[in-house]
Amino acid sequence: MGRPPSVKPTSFDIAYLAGVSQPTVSRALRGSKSVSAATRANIERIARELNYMVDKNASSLRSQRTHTLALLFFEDPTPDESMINPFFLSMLGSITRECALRGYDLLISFQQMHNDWHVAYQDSHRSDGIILLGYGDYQLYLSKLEHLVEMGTNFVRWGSVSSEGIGLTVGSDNVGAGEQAGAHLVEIGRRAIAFLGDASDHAPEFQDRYTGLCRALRAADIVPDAALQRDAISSEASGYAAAQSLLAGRKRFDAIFAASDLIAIGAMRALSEAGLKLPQDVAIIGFDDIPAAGLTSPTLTTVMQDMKGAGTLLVDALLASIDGRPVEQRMLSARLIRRQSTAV
Amino acid sequence: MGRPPSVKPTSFDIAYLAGVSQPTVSRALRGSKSVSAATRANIERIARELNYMVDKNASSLRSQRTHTLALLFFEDPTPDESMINPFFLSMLGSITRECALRGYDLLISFQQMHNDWHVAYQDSHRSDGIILLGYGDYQLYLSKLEHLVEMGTNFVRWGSVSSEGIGLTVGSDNVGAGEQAGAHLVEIGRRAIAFLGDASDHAPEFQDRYTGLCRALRAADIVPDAALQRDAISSEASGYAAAQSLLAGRKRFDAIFAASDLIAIGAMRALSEAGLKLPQDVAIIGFDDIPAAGLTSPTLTTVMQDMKGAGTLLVDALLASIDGRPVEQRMLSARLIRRQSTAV
DNA sequence: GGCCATAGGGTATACGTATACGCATAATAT
DNA sequence: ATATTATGCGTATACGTATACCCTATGGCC
Repeated sequence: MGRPPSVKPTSFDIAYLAGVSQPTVSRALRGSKSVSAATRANIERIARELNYMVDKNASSLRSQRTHTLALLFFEDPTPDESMINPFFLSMLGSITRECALRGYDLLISFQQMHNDWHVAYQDSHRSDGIILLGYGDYQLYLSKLEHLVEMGTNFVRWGSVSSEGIGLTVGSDNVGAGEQAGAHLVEIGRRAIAFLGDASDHAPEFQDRYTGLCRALRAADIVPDAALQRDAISSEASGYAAAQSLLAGRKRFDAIFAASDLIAIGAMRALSEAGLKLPQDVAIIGFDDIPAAGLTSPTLTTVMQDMKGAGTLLVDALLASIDGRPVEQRMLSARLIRRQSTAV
Repeated sequence: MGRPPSVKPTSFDIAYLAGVSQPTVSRALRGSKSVSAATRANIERIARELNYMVDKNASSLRSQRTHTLALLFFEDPTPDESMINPFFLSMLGSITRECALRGYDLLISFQQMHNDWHVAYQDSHRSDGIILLGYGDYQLYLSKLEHLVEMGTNFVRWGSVSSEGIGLTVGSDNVGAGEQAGAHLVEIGRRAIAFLGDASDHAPEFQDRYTGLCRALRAADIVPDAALQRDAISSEASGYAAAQSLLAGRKRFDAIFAASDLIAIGAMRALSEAGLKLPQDVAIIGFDDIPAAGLTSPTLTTVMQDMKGAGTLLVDALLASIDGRPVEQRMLSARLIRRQSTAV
């Protein structure tokens, strides 16, 4: 306690000016109640005057808390590296905002499925927890998750809430959303409704959407027809191919429920090329409400997920888990956006 | 030097096992040449076996280098918070990838123009430098940049390279790109070419694009007509309004060069609503090549910027600046993508 | 007036790494 | 053979904060 103010102010400088010890400065700024109001006010004033900011590294080193979260996008290795699922990108905004609100920094990283991301962040003390956003082969994904659990890493993931509960999951009510979509198609008089999107347990979210669709069909006394389902991953090319396969089949259909907007957009292209009129011949519903959905022609009816809520909930759940507070899985409701592709 | 391996391995644990001192471990792992090949190999083997990872906080604290960059998106305060310029989002991928390649972490943050981001990252030792992506009022922006320069913060920004050189800038060859666009429109026989986008120094990039357009016009012996220019910021709504204003004017036009795809998309909507045929009545070119540009009808001719190169160059320049290496401003070439909106 | 509780804050130290410095030994120069 | 230099590594310490622990003064209580 005897050092004049230097270039980059430290808690010692403040302590010197305030006539107290360094720990008192730390306590005052961290809000400890064992420092008098007067002292605290004085310290805060000096800190402001000096433009003092707590050194994050020193603080993290000492307290073993980084106040930083890591956001990991992961995806199957893809030739076109720059193509990021637009849906996840729009979640980025709400996540960063929520982190900022809570005083957390956000590290970001894109990962290929095969990388060993599960070790890097926790072990090098870069973040307190991990948010996982992604898609791709779910089975491959699972093994990584198990590894995270083993290591005691805190993490949340976006996904199918109803699938077996490994780790903490936040996601949309995919079953309910699928049901809404199906009900809407039934309501406009469609009965031969196809589904584009993987219906297996490799893609639990898509599976849930299909389950919801089938539920709506049965509610209208329609028997779901497996011949009207085609696997597709979330890409335009895949949707295009799936729709072509559907057209090549002998079963007729008058509506499509696509498991994502990208799939729907690809499908629309295939249908148009085949000379079909949308939505007269085939009505179509997508999922995600990406910005492009309002720009296609016809504009695309789709399911909007609550992305703002998603960011909040993900961060919320992760922080709770970090702090050892109890957390439950939570589901977000989704809303049907009616546009021209189902306007008959 | 006498501590058995513990739960979370530190450099001391490795030192103990290798029979050397802790500093030698640090030197070996950081690649110092003052450690013998045999010792280094041994240390590396042990580190791998223990799953050792350097503690980032301790390392940063000691060396005063974080090996982390901060990416700041900033924008004018906007009612719709979730709307992020798609162009910047697609740059995100290449920036993160480049950072990963160089062994740097990336912190991300969205900022409103009025916030004091210029103090937070550097002073709290969270990052070694800042990448600035954004748009909005350029004058307001400038004052913040000056502050960064004053504080000696390392930063790069994406923007107009030709504007007065405050800080380090990386950007597209906007003038050249504007010239390409103009030349293409002239080539398809258009002579009354309108420009939508701010032509003032509030938006230097847009200004450069306009400059390029005018240059192409003059090369074809066409006198640029100020009455065919309308201010617009990069949003669909603004493009819509600008096109309406253009339609309301008495000057006829047979082509539009929009300073961004969002503006172009808004303009297309206005033109369609006015009963004009695209591209027969009015050809239109956008800028950015956002994903939606391929989905509009007609699909939108636009200028594709080299986003992959942009990420590389931004990170490259920033790291050079951090390391005190010399850096020059650099410009990236852009490429015209011909689609239906100029196919006559 | 003695006893204890409490508020307020000081002392000492740990977090895990990187680096300035010094000191041997070995390799070369003269 | 001695002076010189390089090689390889240990010793000591600093980076800036947070926290366990201890100490003093005050007040309340009987």
